[in-house]
Amino acid sequence: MSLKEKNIKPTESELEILGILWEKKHATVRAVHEELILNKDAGYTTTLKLMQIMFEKKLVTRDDSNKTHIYTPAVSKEKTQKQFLNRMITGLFSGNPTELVLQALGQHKNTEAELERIQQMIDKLKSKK
Amino acid sequence: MSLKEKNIKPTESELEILGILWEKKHATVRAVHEELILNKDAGYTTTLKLMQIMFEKKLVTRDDSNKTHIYTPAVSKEKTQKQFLNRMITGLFSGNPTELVLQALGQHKNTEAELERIQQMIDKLKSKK
DNA sequence: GATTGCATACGAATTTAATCGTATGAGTTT
DNA sequence: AAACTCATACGATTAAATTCGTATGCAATC
Repeated sequence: MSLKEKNIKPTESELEILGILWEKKHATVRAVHEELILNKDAGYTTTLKLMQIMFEKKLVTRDDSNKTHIYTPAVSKEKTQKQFLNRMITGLFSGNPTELVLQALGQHKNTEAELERIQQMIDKLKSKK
Repeated sequence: MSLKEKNIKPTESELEILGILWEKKHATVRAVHEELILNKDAGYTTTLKLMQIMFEKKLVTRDDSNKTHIYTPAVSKEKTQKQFLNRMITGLFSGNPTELVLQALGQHKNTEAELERIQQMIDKLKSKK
């Protein structure tokens, strides 16, 4: 792995679109747009333009062999989550991931099952010591 | 509390400045600037302008009774952390805080002591059920 | 084959963030 | 009191993100 990956940072709007693409695996501009306008106002060409820019930035790929292009995410949800988490830990939690975890745990109601999953993760981490 | 607080979202640059102010409690533009340029390039008037804008946005207050103004954060670190956490959970983790916690736990090395703190938090949450 | 509908491409306008130069003034030093 | 130093104010520029109008083309329908 000789070349450093450029650190692509999706904007807020791009994230919304990526979210839809992650969920659907792939989709047309029209499909993404229909989904988008459930939550906000936007013109169709705005969505189109955004997705074209995302293509240029290589945030998505597309199949343009047909008139109606099909877009597919080119960055994984997990990788993007990590990227933003790290940014947040660095910028807002003094570089300390534990602080972020405690804050997140403290302010949300988790179900018993969720707590159990977290517990298991802790156990796993502890056993590695 | 009849008026809804406007949801102020500090930009990346503003966050850097807030970080310094949170640490120092209050500071002059000069002091903030000196700290800032340890990590990045910036002209003094750029920092000044940013802090003036932050004042207009009410992200900070200032004492301008002397020639050299003293700036103080007007938003708390905790509240800001929460705000960004929630934004991230909503936008990137399908609204599920547990996913965020698991991701954060999974990708960082925590010390034993840190794991213990998290464990205690879990226990506390569990006991509430 | 003309009309209509839907898709992409493209350029331009708008908005917001960030950067910085220059003007100005107050207090110190010489 | 002239020169220096350091501070704020402010306007202009640049850059990036967002928005959208209009042009163009293809393909199905009339």
